[in-house]
This record gives sequence, C-alpha cells and structure tokens, in this order.
Amino acid sequence: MKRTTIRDIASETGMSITTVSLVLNNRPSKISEATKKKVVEAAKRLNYSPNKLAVGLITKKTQTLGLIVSDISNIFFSILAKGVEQACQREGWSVVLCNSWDLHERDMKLIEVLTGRGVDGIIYCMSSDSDQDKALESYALLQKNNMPFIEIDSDYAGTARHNVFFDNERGGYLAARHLIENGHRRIACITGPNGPDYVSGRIEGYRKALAEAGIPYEPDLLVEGDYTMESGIRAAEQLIGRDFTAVFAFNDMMAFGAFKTFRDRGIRVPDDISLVGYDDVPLCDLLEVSLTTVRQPIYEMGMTAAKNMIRYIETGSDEDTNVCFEPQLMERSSVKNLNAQPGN
Amino acid sequence: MKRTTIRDIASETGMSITTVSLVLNNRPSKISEATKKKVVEAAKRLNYSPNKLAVGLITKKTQTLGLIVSDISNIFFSILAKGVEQACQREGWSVVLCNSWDLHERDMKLIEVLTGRGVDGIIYCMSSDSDQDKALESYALLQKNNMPFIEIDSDYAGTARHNVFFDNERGGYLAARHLIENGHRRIACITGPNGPDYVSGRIEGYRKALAEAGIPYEPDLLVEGDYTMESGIRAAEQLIGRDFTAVFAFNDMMAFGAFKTFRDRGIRVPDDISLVGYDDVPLCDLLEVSLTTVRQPIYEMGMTAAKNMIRYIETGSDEDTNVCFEPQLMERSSVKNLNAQPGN
DNA sequence: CTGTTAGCGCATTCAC
DNA sequence: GTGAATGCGCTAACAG
Repeated sequence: MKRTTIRDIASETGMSITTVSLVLNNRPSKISEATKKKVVEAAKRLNYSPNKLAVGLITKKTQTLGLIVSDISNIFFSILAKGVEQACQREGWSVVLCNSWDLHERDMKLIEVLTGRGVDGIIYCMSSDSDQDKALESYALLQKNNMPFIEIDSDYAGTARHNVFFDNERGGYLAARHLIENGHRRIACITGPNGPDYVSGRIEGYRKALAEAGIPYEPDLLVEGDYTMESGIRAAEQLIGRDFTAVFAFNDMMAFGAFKTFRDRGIRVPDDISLVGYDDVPLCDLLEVSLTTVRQPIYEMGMTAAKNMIRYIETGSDEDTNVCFEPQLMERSSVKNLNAQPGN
Repeated sequence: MKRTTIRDIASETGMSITTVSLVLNNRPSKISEATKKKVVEAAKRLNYSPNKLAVGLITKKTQTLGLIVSDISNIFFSILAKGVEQACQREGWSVVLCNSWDLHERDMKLIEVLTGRGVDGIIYCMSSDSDQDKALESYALLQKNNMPFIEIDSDYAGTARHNVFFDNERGGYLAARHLIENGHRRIACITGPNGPDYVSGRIEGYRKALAEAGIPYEPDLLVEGDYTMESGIRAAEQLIGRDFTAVFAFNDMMAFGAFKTFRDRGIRVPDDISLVGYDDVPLCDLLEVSLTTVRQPIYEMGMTAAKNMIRYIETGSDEDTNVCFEPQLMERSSVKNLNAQPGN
C-alpha cells in the first residue's frame, strides 16, 4: 500500500521522471499535448499526489504557515485562526497551530520548532508577558532564523515591514469619548497585561479622550486583567468601592466578567454603572443588557495577515504591507446617558 | 545565513556525518564520551537543529498530527484543539489545523492534503453534513491512504479501533431524566444536524428517559439546529406555540440562543420554561440565570485523543484504545421543579 | 521535446 | 569506535 511516486507514473507511461515532473508542475516546456495528457491521466489513475516533504527539501518551500497564539480557546484567537486557515486553504497552504500559553519562553521555543519544521512564515501573536526586552529577543530569533513573520496587532520595534494591526489608540479613544459624551467623567479601565502595544495604544486613546474633555487621568482607575472572564470578575471586584460611573474593558470577555460581578452585587448595568467592551465577539447581545463595544474585524484580519504573508513569501515582493484596521463603536445598551438625567 | 546542517557540525568537529547523527540521536553505539561531548557542544554552539523535512523523508515520520474540525471558532472545537495541541507540544509533535466548514467534500480534500503533507495521523471531527455513505467514504479514503486516525465522538463503522468519545446516550439520558425528575413531561429538544452518532446517541438517551417515565415520544418536539447561537434562536422561535415546559439543547450555545429568544418574548427561564444545555462551556454562569448543563471534559478529550494517537503511531501498539468519557450533569438554575408547585 | 545527472539534509547498513 | 556509500521522492540544470 505504498503511495505512488513520480517514478511509478514515469514507468507506467514510459516517460522519464523529468517529463512527468515537468507536466505535473505545469512547467513551461515543449512537451507534446499527447504525452502531457498521458501523464496526467496516469497520475489521476494512480491517485498520485506529490510528497510535500521531498518537494520542500528541494525548493525550501513548504507552503505552510506557523501560527502562534497565546490561547486558541480564547475566542479572539480562534476567530483569527479561522481567518488564517481559510486564507491558507484557499491558496493551498497549511497552517500549523501553536499555543504559547502567554509565555515568552514558549514563544521562543515555538519559533525554533516551527523553523525546524520548515514553515515558510509565521503569524505571530506575541505572548502578553513580553516586555520590550523579550519582544526584541523574539524578533532577533526570528531574524536569525531568517523567518518572515507578520505580527498581529503589535510592533515593538516599530520597524516591522509586514504587519497587520488595529488602530488601538483610535479604539481606546472611541470607547472613552463615547462614555464622555454620555456624561461620564470617572471611567475605570480593565486593561490587559502591560507590555504589548495594543494595551498602551488603547490607554493612549483613552487618555487622549480624557484630556480633550479636560478630565484628569487617574491611574488608580486602571486595573489589569488577562482577557479571561475570570479576570474581569476579579477586576470588577477590585474596582468596587472606588469612585467611577463607567468601565471600559479591553475585551468583551472581561466586560462580561465585570457585568457578572456587578449583577451579583446588585449593581445594575447601565443604570448604576455603564460598560463598554472591546472586540465585538458574537456574544455581545446575549446578556440581558446588550454590550456596547468596540468592534474589531478579527476574522478579516486573520485572512489578511495570511494572505499578505503568502504573497510576500511567494513574490518576494519588496513593498511593505502594513495594514491597519479601523475599529468601530457598536452602540448597544450598556451605556447610560448621564446628561439626560439632571441630578446625577 | 544558512541553517547549520549535520555536515557543518561534522566538519567542525572533524568527525564523520554518521558519528554526528549517531550521537545527536542518542543511538546505541560505542562512541567515546569524549567525542560525544565534542559533538554535542558543537551542535549547541552552531545552534543546530535537524531539518525535519529531511528526517521525515527518510523515516517516514514527521511527528505531526492533522486536526480536522468543522469550525475552529466554535468553542467546543477550540477547546478540543487546545487539548490536542498541548499533548502534541509536550511530546515534541506539531499539529496542522484544518477547518472543514462542516462540508464533507472538504473533509475529503483535507484528508488528501494532510496525507500529502505527511502527517502521521489525523484527529478527525467528521463534518456534520455526513450521512452514513459519506462517513464510509471518508473512512475508505483514510484507509486507502494508510492513515491512522482517531475520530472524535463518532464511529459510524462501529469498528474503529482507536476512538475517543463521550457517552452521548448517557448524556441525553441525564439531561432528560433530570428534567423529568423535576416534573417535566413535555420536553423539547434542539438537536444538531442528524447524521453523526453523537446526535442519535443523545436522542436515544432522551427517549430512554422518556420511556422509563412512561412519557410518549413526540417527534414534533424536536427541532434541528447547527450548534450556533443563531440556530438556537431560530429553533426556539419555531418551538414557541407548541406545548412544552422544558427545552434540552444539544449544546450550550444553542441553549443561550433559546434563552435569548425566550427573554425577548417575555418568557422567563426557568419560571415559564426550563432549559438544559450541553458541554458546559465556560460561559454557563454568565446569564442572569446560570445554565444547567451536561458537562463534557472537552479539553481532556483532546489531550487523550492526541496522546493515544501518538502512542499508537510510535509503538505501533496493537491494542485498541477506545476511551469513553462520562458526561456529568451540572445542576444550576435554569430548571424549575414543577413538583414543588401544586397546581401546575 | 525528452532523458541524465546531481543533489536537498539526513539516517542507515556495512565495512574498516 | 568510526567512516563511506546508498537512497528517501523530488526538482533543476544541462545535455541530447
């Protein structure tokens, strides 16, 4: 039950290996239509499909992308992965999935592993325990391995030539401004681990909106989460007792967690506390109060990242492909307009 | 910036390729500790890591598993994938991720692709548009390609030797019995697409519980969903107007959808309608009424599937590895006890 | 138009 | 203890 090789179909048709390879790869050559047809038919009959390992060994190309995410069971990453996989499948590429568990050392390990496996490029979602040094370290490794990569929504070095990101400052700004427009002045944040720039970007945007409205920035109103619902719950608990009328969570899951905490404590959303999330995952209208959030086109981003990566690898194109996706405020029901209610 | 090969380290140390290969692979041989050490050190110094493509070409083993799921953005599959990836990472294996979009023809295509890529085995979640014939077709292809596989939670042929599944009949039974014990007699079901046996298994269990209680089975109370929240919403809408006091949804997402429909229509859970889900995804306590559900250890299942697959491939072990995971009822707040309230 | 010749990077007999 | 030779399945010059 051996797989049929190019040699089998050569002997089957009486042609040489070269001829077979040429026609099967559609190479420009002057092979008669007749023999072409014969070869193709034999290939089909024998159910031939090339051994990608052998091909890869020669061409140094495997048509495979590595995907490093911190947690595939996080809906943000699973949607992203779906986009990446879809783009790859369309182009005949494959994706090998790696979970870093948000550990920088795993990032490093995985980069090595993927290099050893001969992937042609990596879609890299840096683990969020990375500080500047660690980030630089992983870039260095990538470069040392001569590995093309696209980083998702982050660019420490500020020099990446192939990136795909969201305008996080804009996103943070939109969320905060929306709250401010609705009369809120004391706005708490549930952030992510400090490190990656999408966190600082959003904080920037938030501060900018505050500044525009002449509202002082209070570090005390920021609590750090880790994007899990659990952490949203805990963050909200920490927040309780401090003086604020609204919460801006850096993803929807943490917003859900905060919502739950508030509900359990008899604090009503949005009557007592307004809430804004981030991402717009497909669960936002599930709660009794649908969640106002900042939408990011995650799936599209995944597709674009993979498409650009592939195009870059295949064409060796020299042009930069930095693409930025604009966030969009999705107004739903979790923000109360304080202006409409004199007295508070 | 070429990668260092085994040859580089051979010339570096003055040893032959064979020697290097022998020590780096820890092969039984009589090579002096001194040279061993020299080789290992050189390897480290030159940052050597073997080219997996070349190794795979010879050994016919790539230490890679293919994973076919219908939708990686579905939380069930993303948790499963995480388990699979984790087990693989531990053993130094990789996983290539494939999304079938629940299309049988994609399944077929992906099996071919994965075979061409030389994966050593496949973790296969059959697309749910597969009927008996299609299922058999994909088994046949897998066998023709001589590809070991473990199917997740399904076994059409009834002859698979390496499987991993949940006791779905038990799960369906637990859900229905719980409802019946709470005085419900007219229990609607939101099922999945008919085909895979986890659907028929759960229906069996449901019917068994009904039968035990002397309650007639009414096909009219079954509505088919597709595991998305959307479909749960629609299914509940279809159900409204029919005569039932409880709904058993075949996954939590559809239960959430049904919940939403009910809430939007002013129907209270559990006061007016009781609700039971399936899976116990990490969102079950998010709703204002936490969802009673049937827990499946998805992550563990993913790990086990991958572990068994790897073990089988590596040892060529002849023993069957059919492992069955027991579902468990998670009682929360979405079921009302009708017995406690005379008059209804 | 088609076949011969070399390897890709590595593991594996089998001599020395 | 160690090295030379062979080949995995395929592509890529380069000859015919």
